Amino acid sequence: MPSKRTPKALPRAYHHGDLRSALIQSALGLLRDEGPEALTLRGVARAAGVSQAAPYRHFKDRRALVAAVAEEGFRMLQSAMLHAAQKADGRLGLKQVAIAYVQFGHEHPAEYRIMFGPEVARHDELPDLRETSSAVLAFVQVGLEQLQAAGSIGAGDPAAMAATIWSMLHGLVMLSLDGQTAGVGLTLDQLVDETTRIMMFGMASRT
Amino acid sequence: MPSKRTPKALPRAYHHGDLRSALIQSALGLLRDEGPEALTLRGVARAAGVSQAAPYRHFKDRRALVAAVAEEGFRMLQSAMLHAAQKADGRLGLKQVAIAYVQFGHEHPAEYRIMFGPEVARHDELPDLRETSSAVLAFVQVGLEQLQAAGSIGAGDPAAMAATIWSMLHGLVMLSLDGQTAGVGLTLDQLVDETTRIMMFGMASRT
DNA sequence: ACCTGAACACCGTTCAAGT
DNA sequence: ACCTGAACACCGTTCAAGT
Repeated sequence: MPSKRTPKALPRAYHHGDLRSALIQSALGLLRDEGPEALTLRGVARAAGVSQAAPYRHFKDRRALVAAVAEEGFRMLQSAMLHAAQKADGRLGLKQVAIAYVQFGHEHPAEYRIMFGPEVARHDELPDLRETSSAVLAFVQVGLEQLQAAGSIGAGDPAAMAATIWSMLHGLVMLSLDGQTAGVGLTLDQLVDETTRIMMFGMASRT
Repeated sequence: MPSKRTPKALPRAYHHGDLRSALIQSALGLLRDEGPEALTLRGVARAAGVSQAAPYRHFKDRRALVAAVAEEGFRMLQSAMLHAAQKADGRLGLKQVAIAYVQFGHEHPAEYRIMFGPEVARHDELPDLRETSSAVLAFVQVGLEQLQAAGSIGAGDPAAMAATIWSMLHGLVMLSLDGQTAGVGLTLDQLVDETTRIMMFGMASRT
């Protein structure tokens, strides 16, 4: 008995064992087009053209899919930061990276929220995500050590300084996405500028 | 022009007393005991001992309940900051408030996540929440203006500085809750200390 | 005026069965 | 080996009906 049901957009990866990647791509598309609340296991399966149970061949549960999506986000973020750093040099590096970081959050708001959302917060059981996300901190820290070597900023624990900077950038992205900085009479770029300047002055003064 | 503060709804005696307040209290209890994912409309109704449909007499939808819970959180946060500021004076104020802020996030992690979660992020339609949450920024700004008047920090737009500090504190709470600062060899208190110092130095240097 | 019970559409997850 | 269809328990929301 032949079934005449023809799926509209069956991803070609379907038959080649690439369903895992196809699901992540579908998830990224849903996030971009419909926001964080659209990131459901059934919705992603639907978008990928497979049954609701199919994702369980590739992800232990919904959290595992969300973690994979978050990982992909951290890779994109790191790439954006790296790109910004390569275009700058010396003292300007930190500012350029800061701008790129905040820009990434505003260009991919739903993705960014997933990356730092409660669903993947406890990543004790998600070693891949832990590694990918901690690369952000390491990246900032290396940059700070170069600034220290160049004498642009004072001595001090670079890990602590890196955590400070990351906290600053993360908070700025989240609060501005939430509209909490709307009352301040500055554009986002101006805020990033002001913020980076305060941080640079503060770290320069450390002995 | 008299700004009219419209009271939400006069508490009236229901069968359960004030069911609206009871639901919010139940929600806070669920958050504390079981985390953010336990904040469901049906679960809250169950915890309050009413039917699943009863909350709709008091909240338009789930989002309205979440917003009310977030509002309560911002009131608690502001109270903690105010209390810390009153115990300190002068330059020490900022540090004490910063410690109190971060402490609040770590004592009420699930509540804090709800306050800044995506469900209430777009608060264009939640004027009460908008007002309550923006009070945090105003509080910090007033403190900064006092520091400026005392000459402890340099000139500069206090609103921008306040946004910078709030971003810093918010990012620190979120990243430390997510375990992202675990790699840094410092305790949370030490991180707050380092962070506050950098900010104070940075703002002192502004001319 | 306030609340209940049933209903609907949706979701995460499991499992026997199909290819 | 990989996927499907059905099933279960849960959720948000609506609505007629009860007190």
